[in-house]
Order: sequence, then C-alpha cells, then structure tokens
Amino acid sequence: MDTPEKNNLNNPLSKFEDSPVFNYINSLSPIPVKSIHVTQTFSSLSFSSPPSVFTSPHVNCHRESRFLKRHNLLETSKPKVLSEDVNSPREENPADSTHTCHDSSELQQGTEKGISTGDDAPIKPSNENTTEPPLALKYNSGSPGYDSLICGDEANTLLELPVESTSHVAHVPEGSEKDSVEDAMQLQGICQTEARIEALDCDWDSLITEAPDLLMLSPPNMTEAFKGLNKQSNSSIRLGNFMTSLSQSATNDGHKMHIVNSGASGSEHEIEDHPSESVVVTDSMTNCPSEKTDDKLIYVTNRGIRRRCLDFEMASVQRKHDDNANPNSSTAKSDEGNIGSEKKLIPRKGNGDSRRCVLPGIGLHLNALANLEDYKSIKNEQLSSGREPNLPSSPSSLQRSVNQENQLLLVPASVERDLELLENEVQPAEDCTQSSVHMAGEDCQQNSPKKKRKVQRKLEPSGEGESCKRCNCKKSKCLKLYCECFAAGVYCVEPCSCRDCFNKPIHVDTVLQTRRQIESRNPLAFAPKVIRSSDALPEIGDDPNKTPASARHKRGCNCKKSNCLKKYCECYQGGVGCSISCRCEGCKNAFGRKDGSVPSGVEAEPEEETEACEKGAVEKASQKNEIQNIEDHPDCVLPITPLRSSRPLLPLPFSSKGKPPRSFVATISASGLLTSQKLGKSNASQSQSKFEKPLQTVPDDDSAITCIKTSSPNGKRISSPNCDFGSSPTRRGGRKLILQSIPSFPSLTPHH
DNA sequence: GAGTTTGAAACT
DNA sequence: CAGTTTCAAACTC
Repeated sequence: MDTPEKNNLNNPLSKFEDSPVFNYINSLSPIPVKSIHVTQTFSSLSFSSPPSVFTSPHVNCHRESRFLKRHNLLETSKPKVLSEDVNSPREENPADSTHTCHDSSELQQGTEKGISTGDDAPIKPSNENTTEPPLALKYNSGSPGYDSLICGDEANTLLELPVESTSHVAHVPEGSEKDSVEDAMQLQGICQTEARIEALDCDWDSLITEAPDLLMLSPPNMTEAFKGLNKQSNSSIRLGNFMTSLSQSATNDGHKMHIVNSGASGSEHEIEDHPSESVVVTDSMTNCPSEKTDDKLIYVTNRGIRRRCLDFEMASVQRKHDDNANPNSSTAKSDEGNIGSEKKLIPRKGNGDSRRCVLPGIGLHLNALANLEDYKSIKNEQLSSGREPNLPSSPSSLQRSVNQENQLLLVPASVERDLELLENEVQPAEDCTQSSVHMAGEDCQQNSPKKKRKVQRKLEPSGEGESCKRCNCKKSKCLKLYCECFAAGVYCVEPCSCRDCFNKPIHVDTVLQTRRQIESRNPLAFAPKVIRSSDALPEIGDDPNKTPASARHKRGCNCKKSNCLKKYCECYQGGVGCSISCRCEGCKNAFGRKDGSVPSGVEAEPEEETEACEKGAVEKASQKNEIQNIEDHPDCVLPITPLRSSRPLLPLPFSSKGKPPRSFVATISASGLLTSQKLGKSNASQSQSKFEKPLQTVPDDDSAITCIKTSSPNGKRISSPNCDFGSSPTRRGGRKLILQSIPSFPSLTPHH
C-alpha cells in the first residue's frame, strides 16, 4: 500500500521538475495537457460514478471541513514539510497512504458503490467533521492519505455525484490513478504552491502586482512550495515568471485554475477541467472576481456549484480540490492552499452573495447555483466548512472573509482564523447556505443541533430551515420523507439531532435503496415541493388557481386547521399561495388563497406582498420559498437546493436517461450538469433574476424534463415542479398531458 | 425544554 | 382510492 504510492510520490517530484511545472512556469501555458488528462479521468470516473443518492452536501462539507481542518492541522503542524520535500510527506505517512490506497482501491474496485464500504470509514469521519487529527494526518501524510480520504469520501461523492464530482474525484481515486498519483506527487509540491498561489489568485491583479512580495512574504510556503516543485532553486525567478504567467492567465481566462494548474501541475489540471466541465459554473466563477481570487476556491466553487448542486457534489469536488492540493504535498501546503481557498471562498461568500449562501439543500436545486457564484462560493464554503457550511452565514464573517481575502493573500494566518471561525459557524448547515442564500447565515451559524434548529427555525422559519436542513428524526432513521434532510436529498449532518440516523454517507447504499423505493412509489417524492417560477407570473395570470405567487406547491396542501397560515401548510411554508390542487379548508394563505383570492396583495409576489399581516410570516415564507425554490427548483434559485443537488446525484443516471425527475433535474442542474436546464424553462428567468448569474442553463432538457414528471406515479397531485411552473400553474389544463407523456420516473429511479 | 398541534408521509 | 397510523415539524406554554 504504502510503497507504491510512496514510490510514485518520489518520482513525481522529479516529474515535477521535469515537465509540467517547469515547462509550465517557463512557458506559462501548461494547462492544456494536464487539464486534458483530468477531464478524461473525470469523464471516465464520472460515468462510472455510482449513484449516490444524495451526495450529501453535508458529507462533502464535512469532508471539506476535514480537509480544511486537516489542512490547518497540517499547516500548523507540518507546513513546511511539503515545501521541504514533497516526497517526504507522502513517505511520512505511509499509513495514511495505505488508507488512501485502500480507499482508492476500494473506490476503484467498487467503482460505483463498492466505494460505499470503503467510503464508510472515511466518510464517517468526514461526516463528523469534527476535527480529526488522524484525517489531517492522513492528508498530511501526503497525498496518499489525502487521496485515501478523498477516495473514500470522493468515492461516495462520486457515486453520489457522478458527473462533476466524478471528474474531480476521478483524478484522485481511480482514474487517474496514474495521473492522480503523479499529480498527487506533483501536487504535493505544487499544491502548496498552488494553495498560496490560489490565495494570491484571490486578487490576481493585486497579487500580480504584489506577487513577488506576496510570494516571498506571505507565502513563504509558496517559495518553499516552488522549491519543492522545482526542488530548490530558482523558485524566486520561476515564481516571478510564474506570477507573470499567472497574472496573464488570470486576467485572460479568469480561470486562475489554469495558472495554478500550470504552476501546480497535475492536480490542478483537474481544476481546469472542471471549469470546462461545469462550463457554466466556471464561467460564472471566472467572471467573479472572487473566483479569480481563489483558484482552488474557484474549483471548489465550481465543484460546489456542480454539486450542490448537490452539496454532495460540491463537497466531492471540493474534496477533490482539496485532495488535489493535498495530495501533493504536502498536505501542509495543500492544506494551506485549501485553506487559502477556503478562506477565499469564504470571503467570496462574503463578497458575493454567498452569504446568502448558501443554499441549502440540497437542495439543492441547483442549476442556478452553478451559475451563481454565490452559490458556488457557498458551496465551497459549505464544503470547506464541512457539510454545512453554514453559510457563513454570518455576513459578518463573510465580509470579514472578503476583506480578508486581500489580506489573506498577504496574511494567511488571519485568514485561517477566519476560516476556522467560519467553519465553526458555518458547519452547521450547508443547506443553510443554500437556502439561506438570502438569509444566509442566520440559521447556519447555530451551533448545537437542536439549538440551531430551533434558532434557525425561529430565525429562518421557512427558507433557512430547509436550506440548512437539520432534522430531529427519532424513528424514521432519516430514511423517510419525514426527515427533512432525506427529503431534501442531503445527508444528515452534525447539526442534526436525529437518532439512529442512516442518512449518512456511510450508509449510502441504504440511502440509495430507500430513496429508490420512495421514488418508485412516487417519482416526484424528492422533487421540490414548491415550484416557483418567477416566470410563472404569466402562469399565475393564467392560473385560475390564482396562486398569487409565482410558485406553487407541487401537490398542494391539505390543511384543515391551520388555514394555511402556518408552516404546517406546505404552501405557506414554501411561500407560495395555495392553488387548485390544494385541498385545504378555510384557506387563508397569505401568499394566495386556493380560491384565487389573494390575501393581501400577495398575488404578485408572495414574498414582497405579504406584508402586513403576515409580513413576517410571509417574508419568512417567501424566503423559504426562495430557498425552496432554489432548492426545489434549481432553476429558480441559483444555489438552490443542495437537496436537489444531492438528488441530482441520483439522477445522474437520469441525466443519462435524459429526463430526470424534477428532483433529479434540480440536483443535476445544481451539479451543473443538467440542472440549469430544467429550471431553464420555468424558473430560469427567476433564478436569473435573483441570482442573475444563473447558468441560465440550457433549457433544453429542462423543459422536457420539467413537464415530464408531472404525472405522478402515486397519483397525488403531482405536477412536475417544472411543469407546474411552466405548465402546471396554469394548471393542469393542457399540460397534464405533457406530463404524462414524460417519463419522470425513469430518470429518477432507473439508475439505481 | 416539554408538551401539544398539525399535516405530510406512510401504511393498510 | 380512502382511511388510518406514524412521524416529525411547527407551535404553544
């Protein structure tokens, strides 16, 4: 176990010197080759990737968090190791390497699900997020450990998040075994540098200008890293060149990744690839300044976007990034890099919307997410933080981070602190981040599960709750729709106070199976309950139902005592008005009554509308709605639901099929793959409007997809969310047909 | 924090 | 499909 990797590691260094990096640095255009490799690996991997039920964002986050922690630990403990000897780190942690090997082997062997077993071990830890020195050590130990972790986690993630995640994962685990190994080797050395570079990336311009200094100063490691890369020497000179190249590349592409990659070599290729893969995301990312700031961050964000799309995916991606970074080297550097990225990420969040962050759940509905930088950032954050990044929620934190970004570049330590703080705060919930995108942090921040929950609920009754899903299940084992996390397609996270929870990466198989069962029963079971479409307005107009709100509840509520004025009412909770499909009694939904009457002006925009009375409620609801929408309808919200994203994982298969169930779609979209598409139709506009960055995903599939599912297997009123928006709202009239025609299930269940 | 209410989810 | 039970969130005290 140890030996091979070690050997590889050692060799890599030499490789490092030899080709990629050096050449890269010298020439500046290294990207292509590696990136290509990466992509390939990804592709292979991605396909192979198993179906993860949800990739739980949480999981990913945890992992990431781990990474971060690990990184931190490493950094603190072994910052220089990498720099000194890229190889050494790997060697140092033979045990780790072994772990990695196992994981990787398992992953590879298991390819899809086999991983789960292997993953379990690794995953659990990751899930816990709790600081794990061991993990850190693993990572530190070198890429191997790192890889292992990654493999395990990633494997899960991969399984979960086939496509994007896979890509990331790919390099680590299987795929790119060779490549990965080499990359890892290189990465170790490079990673450190990259990490720093990334930090630098935060502000290329500034960095560039300052680069020399920064490199020299802030990143002593950088220099070291470079040395490591080069193995000594000329780091400064090369750095100078490197910097210039980077600056150029950064400016030009906006993909810092390239630069980094070039510098870093190997692992980074992946990054580049990712961007390409998650085109939308990447683009968005690139666009965002913040993105630039963090190469890795970008990666992560991209990944995150893809994922969160699925949070899971995101997490996986992030992991990969982290892994990539880690692998190399120095975990320490990698860690640093990660950290840096994270930090940066955080900042971005702060800067960007992220605060809002982050979206929840899986929510993960995520097309938009992909688009949204915020979403990305959020995801990244989440990932970095751990499962649930809390979303950094705290704006303050975000802001801090933002401000820090620059500082970070210069002053890593401070950044780290921030990151840690963020992590602590954030960890709670990915969902939050997502859901909260707007609300952001409110919820997420909470620490204790119960408290958090309550707090969140109080704070963010509607949206956030979802976004940061945290359940309190006692009997369902979190394997039923009763469980919000499960329903959202995300893994339960630490903040959850559930008992006997099986909704964890460790139990991926169980989760998937259960999910399948549920989907078999009701294909739309995991679809967003509330379909919002800003676009829907027209529909609304059309809709007799009157849902004032653009959005609607997929099934409609059945309230009898709450008058649809409390969260008991899913419509209300979702911030949408009741519609014809609702069977509620005495409907007084502030967002729109079943009869069509609009309570108080809610019609146009529930969120805005509700004002008066229920403003609070309404607002909350609206917020939730937004969140939900996002989650539920990736389309609408960017970030959307991690849930969806998580779902998407499952869907991946669907994707192949072509028409994932909405949930699937959502998830997919989140992941960046398909997601946007779905939304595209109905929600795209909305999402865009809100996020504006939206992927705008390609509508193609979406339309089809969206409509497709409307027919519910179960028969309860299911209108595909998408359809709903698009068609349904209008009501079923014509659209139902369409829905029927569409095979929602296939996409969903089929896979597994 | 404990208990109650509520309605969705699950079951029959 | 309808009725009942189970469940956990939402809510209240």
